[in-house]
Amino acid sequence: MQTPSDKPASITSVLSEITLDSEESLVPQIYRVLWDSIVSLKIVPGQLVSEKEISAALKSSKTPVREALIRLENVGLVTVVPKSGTYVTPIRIDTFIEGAFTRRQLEIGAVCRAAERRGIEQHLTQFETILQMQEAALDKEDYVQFGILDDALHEEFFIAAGLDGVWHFMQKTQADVNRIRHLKRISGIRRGPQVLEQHRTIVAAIQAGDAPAASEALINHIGSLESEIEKLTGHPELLAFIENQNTNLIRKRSGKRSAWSTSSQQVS
Amino acid sequence: MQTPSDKPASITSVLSEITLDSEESLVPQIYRVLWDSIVSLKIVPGQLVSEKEISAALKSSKTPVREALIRLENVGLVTVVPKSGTYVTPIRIDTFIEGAFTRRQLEIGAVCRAAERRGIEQHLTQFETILQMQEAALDKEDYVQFGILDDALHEEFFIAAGLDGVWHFMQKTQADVNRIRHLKRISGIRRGPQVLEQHRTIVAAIQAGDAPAASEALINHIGSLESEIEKLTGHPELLAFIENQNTNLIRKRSGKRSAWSTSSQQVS
DNA sequence: AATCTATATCTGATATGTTAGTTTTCAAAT
DNA sequence: ATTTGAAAACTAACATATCAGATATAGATT
Repeated sequence: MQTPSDKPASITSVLSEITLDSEESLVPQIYRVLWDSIVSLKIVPGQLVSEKEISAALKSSKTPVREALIRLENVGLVTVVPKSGTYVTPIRIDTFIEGAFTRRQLEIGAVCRAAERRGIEQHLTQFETILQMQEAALDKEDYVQFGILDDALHEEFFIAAGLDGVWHFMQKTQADVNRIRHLKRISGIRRGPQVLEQHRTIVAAIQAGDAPAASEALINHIGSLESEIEKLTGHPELLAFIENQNTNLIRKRSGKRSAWSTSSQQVS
Repeated sequence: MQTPSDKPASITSVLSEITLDSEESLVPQIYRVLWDSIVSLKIVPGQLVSEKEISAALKSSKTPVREALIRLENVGLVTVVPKSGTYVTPIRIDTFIEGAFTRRQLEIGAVCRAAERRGIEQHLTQFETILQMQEAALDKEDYVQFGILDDALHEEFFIAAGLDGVWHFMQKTQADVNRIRHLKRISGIRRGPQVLEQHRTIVAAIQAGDAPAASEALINHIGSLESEIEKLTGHPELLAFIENQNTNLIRKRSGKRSAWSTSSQQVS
């Protein structure tokens, strides 16, 4: 197995090839670069991501870097410890479970709603298009493209349900789901043909307007939370990797909690 | 009916009484102040919230204000238009629906999971405590306290299910749900006794370990999305208020989309 | 050698200054 | 009176400087 971080690369080296486009706003660019680096585990859990180092590597000032880090904190990819440092959030099974739960619940609702909705012919043809492209990607063994199309299809479920925004918000809960998915992929854990078949079943149920069938097909596709955990424990090298990352590099955390509760005092 | 914004108050006047604690970090304090002001509609949809004005009113610098605004943008309460201004996001029925959908789907899953879980005696007593406090609040006609306890109970459902993080993330999708809830409250739309009774039904189902009953009771409590819309249209003054806010104060939006897609290019 | 302590050096947090895109304004031209 | 257009007056975006807390480290003390 290829372990992705035999050598935890420095931020500077990871970002050395990157140049920012001064035409576009800097914050989104920096956000994307760091998002990719973290999700693809080029920057590993626990690793320090310092404003100064990043801004130096990207030849920008600290301000846009800082704002990008705030956004990454919002999606759970980094953890800011005041006056100490900003660290890549460790992969936690708890968070993974919560992400998988969120996705399952929301997507069940979405496919049901899509199935019950009328006038979605346009989306049905879109489903078909994506499925065909996915089949082609599978033939070419292009697993990256296959993954992109997977996301596209699932997003289309939400669009067909008229709930586009839910999908986008859901992505913010998928930090650990995405990182573990990446771990699986580089570990050679793939099941493309089954996925494609399951996609077809879901689409067929939506097309038939059969919400219960769509729901069942989706649950079968996503899998139960328990099976997700089994899938992990069935590949101990993944768990070992996660454990290893999470034990080593974490510094002390100050006792105070950041207290980022959304509601605070109730409105009057 | 008391309309909350016969006179759209200036940011400066809304914040005039507020003083920040220099001991605590400024960003969370500013975030909370603005969150409250927006959700309670002291600052109305479409209104400009300028960094400079806020920082002047709160006697801080622009930087922490800006960072608080970034976080408010993340939860959909403000919209940043590059180089133009930051505006309170209009209340949109679409967003309200998506928030209600999200809450329904996630909370169904939570109560089911709580019902199927063993060893939740501690949470059951916590349920009871909250229910009794809620009854007391109802007796005293303290509807604000009643609302706080409502939130506390629902959060406890997620805690009992072992999914605390899901609840916190869900809150970020509830911007318009919260604002419309506030509209209802100040409009005198309350149904405390029914709510309390429905809460009791849900708790009983969880206690009995009856997941389907818990799910059904919750759906009955939260209501279908359709009924939510009916509830609004049944009170045309609310819709009128929303419409009024959303039509007047919006400035032109530049054609370019901010492109805040989370995923960007797929990881390699 | 082990432990404590002062200090140097990290870090993020905040303040302030500068730049550049947008919108309004107001006067000139029709 | 209406349209047009240039400049003025906004805004957020970005850069830089300073501050203060957290951590590590070297040196003194035991």
